[in-house]
Amino acid sequence: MIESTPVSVDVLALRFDPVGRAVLLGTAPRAAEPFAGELALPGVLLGLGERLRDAARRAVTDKLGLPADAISATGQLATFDEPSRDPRGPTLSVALWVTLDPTRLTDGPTHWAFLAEVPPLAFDHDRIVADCRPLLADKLWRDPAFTAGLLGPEFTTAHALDATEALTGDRPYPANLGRTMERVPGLRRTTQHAAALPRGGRPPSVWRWDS
Amino acid sequence: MIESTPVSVDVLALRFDPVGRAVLLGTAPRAAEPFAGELALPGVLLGLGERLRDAARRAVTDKLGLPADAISATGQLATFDEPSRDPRGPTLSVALWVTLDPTRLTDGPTHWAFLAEVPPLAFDHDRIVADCRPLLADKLWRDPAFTAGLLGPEFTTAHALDATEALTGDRPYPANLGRTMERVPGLRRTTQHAAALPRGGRPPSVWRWDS
DNA sequence: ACAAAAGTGTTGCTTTTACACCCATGC
DNA sequence: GCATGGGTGTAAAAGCAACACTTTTGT
Repeated sequence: MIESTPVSVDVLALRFDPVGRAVLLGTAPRAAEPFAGELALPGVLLGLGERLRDAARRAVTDKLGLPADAISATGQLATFDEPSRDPRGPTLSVALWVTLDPTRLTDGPTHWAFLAEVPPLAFDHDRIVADCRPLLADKLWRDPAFTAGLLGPEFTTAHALDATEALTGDRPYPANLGRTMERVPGLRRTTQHAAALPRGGRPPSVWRWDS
Repeated sequence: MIESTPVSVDVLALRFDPVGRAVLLGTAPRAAEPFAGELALPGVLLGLGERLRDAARRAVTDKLGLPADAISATGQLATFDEPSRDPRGPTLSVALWVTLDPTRLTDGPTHWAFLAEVPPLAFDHDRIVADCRPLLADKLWRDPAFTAGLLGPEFTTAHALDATEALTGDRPYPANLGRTMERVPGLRRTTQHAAALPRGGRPPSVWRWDS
């Protein structure tokens, strides 16, 4: 019987912060060696017969200390196979994204980093984040599960602008983003308007998913 | 110590046949139970510390019986994690694509199927093929490694038309495909022309990759 | 000459990007 | 009022799809 490479699941846990108007990535200091104390993506070893999604949920609850029901959606990103990525020995890492519902978060060891300014992380996690960033940007407005998971069931144009800027790096014109959103299946502009920002400005439309 | 899920690598081995004007998928009858005798994608268990690419190479040589130097390129597709996908027990399957150089192929147990008419396969391999087909179609003319691997260092407009039709399902206008190809970085139309087909027609241009 | 297939040029449509201008709010 | 910021309309630009017509071959 040939020994097989252990598989870990590393999670890019994303959360949209409507107050800070930013997309945040959840990391936590490692509890054990190697890299004890250093920030890392939440990750766990995949159990026998465990589904990737379930392992991702476990990583979020065990490593970030967040409740499982804060997870709004999950999906695959890519697989990393460099044998030297873990000093303990070769492991495969399947990177998954997880979106979190900001209303259900609890306090925990989580360090929330702006997606644009992720601090140095343990293992090859810097590389994982760097490689996966464009994949994430690509999912916004294209992958409905990702988009709805990140922004929630209801959000304003202002939120959409902020999230897009955080993921892609530049801020679209509100008019154009509105037209993009109208072409997203299942998403509709409601007749409601949210409260305007403290600094004033026209109150943005509220968008909602069907059903 | 928690037992971890074994990882297998399943390969979509693609070959462009300039004579048959088709893209072919390599499958082979399984040598052992389960599904002995039934056609399946070439797959191997990932060894400890083995890279995915190397495992894919092993699958192609061991299961399809092709020489390793027939492999022109490789890349990742997706990971399949349904615990019941293998009756022997839960395994993870990482699907990779491999392109083959038709000039270096040898005879072997390989059954070459038209990509559009893949016969029923063992395990969940039908599903893997179905899920990965759009991903492959997306790579043509976008992923230079895939495109160059499939079509080789030098090919004609006629080949490009055939490969595009095989992957996407419909045949582009030669004029429009030519303009698409001129925008592919590293690809250039040469001044050469290949021989015309037996039925006549204008001889197509030869295209070549830089350097 | 005729048929077949690639290439050229052109046209119309869709998508993207950009911006001027209008509207609704906080101050 | 003024500043702020979203929304409407429009227009230029880029990309894409379709097709008429030409070119170059085989028969």
